[in-house]
Amino acid sequence: MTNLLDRTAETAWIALIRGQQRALSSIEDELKAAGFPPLVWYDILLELDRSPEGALRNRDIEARMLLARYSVTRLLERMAADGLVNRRPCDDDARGVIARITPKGRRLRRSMWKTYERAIVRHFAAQYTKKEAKILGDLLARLSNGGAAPDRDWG
Amino acid sequence: MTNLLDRTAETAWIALIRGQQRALSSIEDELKAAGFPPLVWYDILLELDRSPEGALRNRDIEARMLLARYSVTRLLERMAADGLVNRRPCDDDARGVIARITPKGRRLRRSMWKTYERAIVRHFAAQYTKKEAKILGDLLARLSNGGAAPDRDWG
DNA sequence: TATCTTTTATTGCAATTGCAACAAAATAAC
DNA sequence: GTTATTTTGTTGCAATTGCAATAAAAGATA
Repeated sequence: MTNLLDRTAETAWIALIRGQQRALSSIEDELKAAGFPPLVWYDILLELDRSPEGALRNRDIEARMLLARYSVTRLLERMAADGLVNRRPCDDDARGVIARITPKGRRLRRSMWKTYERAIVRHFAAQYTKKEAKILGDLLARLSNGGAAPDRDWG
Repeated sequence: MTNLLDRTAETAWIALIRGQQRALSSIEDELKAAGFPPLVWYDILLELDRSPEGALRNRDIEARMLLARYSVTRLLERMAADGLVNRRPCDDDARGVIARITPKGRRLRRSMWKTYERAIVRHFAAQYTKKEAKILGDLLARLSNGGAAPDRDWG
């Protein structure tokens, strides 16, 4: 059997799972302790904040954040109830729903970032030099690009 | 304000979150598609399988896997209902509960590993050379050791 | 010893998530 | 143009998770 997992890679995989879980849950704890909503709300607000008009279709949020469809529906539902986003039907596609960030939503995002940033430093960035962070980021970026298949030489 | 997050580290953080999420959810999907229970069951079975007598106290599972206490209670409850573990009171501490893996549990773990291993290769290991995997693993291991505080020189 | 605190585990209830079914509109196929 | 397929979004219901309260035993303190 080819393509077996070698020990080095297995160790790296475990380090990835454990390390990420530890860092992320510490960070989420800090946000919660500061009275903020969960990180996924921040991520959605960020995507919206960065987009032209501060608006995106549900399906785009779904695609960018790898969320289940119903999660997007319900997350935006709750965020709308909190006045962080508005939702309106899409002009050129009657199936579509467009979520737009509100001023309150933008304020919350900025406010969360202060805590989030400190927490990232504390639980992640402080472990690395700039050079190391560059290496780490480059290696990890491969997991998001292409996904399942490794880069292949189709020559 | 000192200790601000620089761009390199921020990029690395995002790569960590995205990359891990992508790889892990692909892997979980493969396990589910093969009809297996979620990965956390595997992790518990592995911890038990490796332990002497194939048994651990709830609190040890909790500590090793960074799970909430009630999660451990309920996970083991369901796993026991499936005949994968037994539970019995702890001899020298009447508060304690000891979970022990059953033969069926050991078989399931081995069986899951076949799928899990292939999936790790596909969605993670295939992206890296052995050298790269070593570097990546070493860098990520820092997140699990020590946790919040960076290694400091108290001289 | 009696009392206070910490550790360990469980449980009721509310919130969230996941599954599967559904519906409406857009797109493709014929 | 009509029919089939795909895309997009929602929803009821079941399963899971999280919070907060509870309880019992162990350990610490006086």
